[in-house]
Amino acid sequence: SARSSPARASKVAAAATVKGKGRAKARLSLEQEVDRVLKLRKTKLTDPFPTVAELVAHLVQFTSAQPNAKRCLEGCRIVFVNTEHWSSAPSTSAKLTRNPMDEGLRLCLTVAIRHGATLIPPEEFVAPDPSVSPDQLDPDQAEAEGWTTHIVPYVLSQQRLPTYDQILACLGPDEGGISREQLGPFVKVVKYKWVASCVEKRAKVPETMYLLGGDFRQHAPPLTEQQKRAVKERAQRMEVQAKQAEQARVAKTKLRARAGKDALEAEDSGSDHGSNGGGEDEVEVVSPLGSQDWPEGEKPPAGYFAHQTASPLGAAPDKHDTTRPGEQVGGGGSGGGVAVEAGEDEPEGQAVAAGARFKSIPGLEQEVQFLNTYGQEVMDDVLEETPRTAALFELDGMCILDDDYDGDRDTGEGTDESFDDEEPAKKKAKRSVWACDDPEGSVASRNGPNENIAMVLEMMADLASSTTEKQQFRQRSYKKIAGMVRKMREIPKEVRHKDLCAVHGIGKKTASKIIEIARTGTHRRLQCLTETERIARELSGVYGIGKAIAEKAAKAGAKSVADLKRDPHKYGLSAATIKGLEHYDDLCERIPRAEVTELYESIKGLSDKIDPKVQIECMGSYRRGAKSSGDIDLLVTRDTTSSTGKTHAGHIAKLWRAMERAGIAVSTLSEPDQWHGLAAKVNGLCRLPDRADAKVRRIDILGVPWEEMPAALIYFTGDDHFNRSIRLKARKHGYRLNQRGLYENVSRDRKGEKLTEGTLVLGIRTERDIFKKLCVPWREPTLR
DNA sequence: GGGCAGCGCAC
DNA sequence: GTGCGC
DNA sequence: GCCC
Repeated sequence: SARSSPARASKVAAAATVKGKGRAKARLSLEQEVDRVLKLRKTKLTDPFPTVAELVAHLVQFTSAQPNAKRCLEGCRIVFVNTEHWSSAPSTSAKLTRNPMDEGLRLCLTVAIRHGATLIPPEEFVAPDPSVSPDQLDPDQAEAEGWTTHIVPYVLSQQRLPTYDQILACLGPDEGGISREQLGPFVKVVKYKWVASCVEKRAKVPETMYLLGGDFRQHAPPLTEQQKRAVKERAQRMEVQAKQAEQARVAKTKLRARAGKDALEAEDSGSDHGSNGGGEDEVEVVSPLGSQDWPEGEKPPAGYFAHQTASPLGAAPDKHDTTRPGEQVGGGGSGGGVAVEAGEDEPEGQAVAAGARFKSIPGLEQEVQFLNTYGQEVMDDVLEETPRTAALFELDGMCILDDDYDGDRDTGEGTDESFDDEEPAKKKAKRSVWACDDPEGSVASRNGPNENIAMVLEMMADLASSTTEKQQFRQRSYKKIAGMVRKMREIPKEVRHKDLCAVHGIGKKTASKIIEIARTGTHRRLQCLTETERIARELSGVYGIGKAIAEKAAKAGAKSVADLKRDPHKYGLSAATIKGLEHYDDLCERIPRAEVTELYESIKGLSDKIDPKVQIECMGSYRRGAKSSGDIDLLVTRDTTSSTGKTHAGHIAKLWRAMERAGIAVSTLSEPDQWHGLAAKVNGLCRLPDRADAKVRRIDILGVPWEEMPAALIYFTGDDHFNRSIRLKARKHGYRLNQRGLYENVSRDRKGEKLTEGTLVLGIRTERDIFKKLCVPWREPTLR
């Protein structure tokens, strides 16, 4: 029925107009096909963008039983055009100067054609001829004639355009994709609108910022001595600016902590000019803080909301705002900032919306111009010797701020790591931005430019003081954004609200808060913690005490962990919690990797004595290579494919007893229903034996049936964010992933509640198999 | 306005 | 069923 | 909290 539907999705309709309506007849547009498939699956496809490769996999998977499955890519707009064609005089001179078209690109274009993608030759694009099939386009011939490939990515409505790197990655014949170098000047990624407006005007219109060229250096003249000098001067200038900005920031933070806003305003006017030559830039209004920022039934300190209008951010433009502190305390404070934001929104209009994100960073336009003139190499040199300041940007991402974690991790396109692999030369310079090889918090590795912002955000996340579901997700959201911020390039203090909001995952409210943190080094919310919050935070640090119990204990009069220790039974704490309380000090400490190794090996020794064929692995952050861990996760399994078929049943019971005898296991926090089961799990405390100073550590030992190992390895390696993300992807594609396995054909109702368990995907033997099945590029544990 | 992972153990 | 941890 |  979808096939006979007369109307194409609106976006494709435009393409059809361009190409000639005649061809639209029996075609299924990509959008339609996706819609139809998804309707069948009763699920939503909400990935940031389905890459060509991913879509093919996805659609083939879901449509294999349908007729016409091979044509599912019809309507995908891969436009093969020669931009020279649009210039007034036909140009033939450029032919020989172009790079040869990459084998890989040719291959994947061919593949795309085979799957029904539309490759549009220039003649047709300008003057559509319904009788010409797009299949007639010959990539080889196109290359010979010097055409440029413009890829108009297929993007579901309302979703963000993929980054250049993502597109390159998805075009690739395999996971790796084609490197930018290989593509040379041939490929440009454009928004459809750009192509459309070119056609409309019958000429090449100015390219938006979104259009990322390939290698434009070829056509740029070599640098003159004078230009070189300019480059150098520029670098120096940037350095000075960076220093000034840093000084100002430090001074401001100090002042803020010490004195009041009066002193700050004076300081502001004196220091801000250094960061932006124009000085015209509007100062962002820090968003008001609403009642949602406060725990239920509590009131912020007097003057808290008043603070927001007399923001420490200098000449806030909302002086006219008639915010009344009294009114806002109860009401959620919706005045000021947001409204102003909305007012100045995107005056440039839709066509350049993508570019607008860049323009709003001061100095960025000049950067682009600079880049176009001198090329990436010089630009890199400049960046190399210049500390990161405002308005630094890189070609690889569409945003000055990086992409969201989920998208990155799920699709693997344009990930930090894969990019590194392609361009090892840049590795050093970029490493500091996202080096988190110790995600658990060693100081050395958490030295990115935005570390402070991330930390403040995390503190605010911890403030989520209620146990309601809403708050849980609120907290998670903060944490997620903190993680993203940590990976971003430096966020300049003059960053615009808009630009932050443009990042997937950051919304209005957090954007405002980030701005405040970026500019003041902290956030007002943290300057005035309530007593309850302080207590809740301290109490929930105890093992077994979460939000709810902390609240309860606080209500019962507990003011500190020491209070709990004094009379644990008074607060109705569980047995495990009391044990956690006993060892509170030890359990707060992180475990150095060497100690994890030592414990792991001694336990392995015990295990080997019981059954040497039982495998025992150390999971969690240890497997990810962390220098320290919060706890120890040991996974126990046994290869049942051996001749005897013997399992590890009962092994954990024996092992745990042996550990107790050896003085390693100190205490059991929770024990399995069935000690004998294959999935038995012990939750306990342990320590290195025979050592007076050995600290007590958290340890989990869990059994995994051999056939569940692939999923278990993923699950227990984490990190949690990675897990969430890969599970979400599985779910959105009709799978279900948990620690036991990957299931397919899961049917869910409208609310996502699963109706059937689904069936275990067969043929999964390793972690890699699961990654592969879900189209997630492989990552070593240390990179997860 | 719905969704945000899904499970096992203690209570 | 809720709270907590993984 | 954010996204759709």
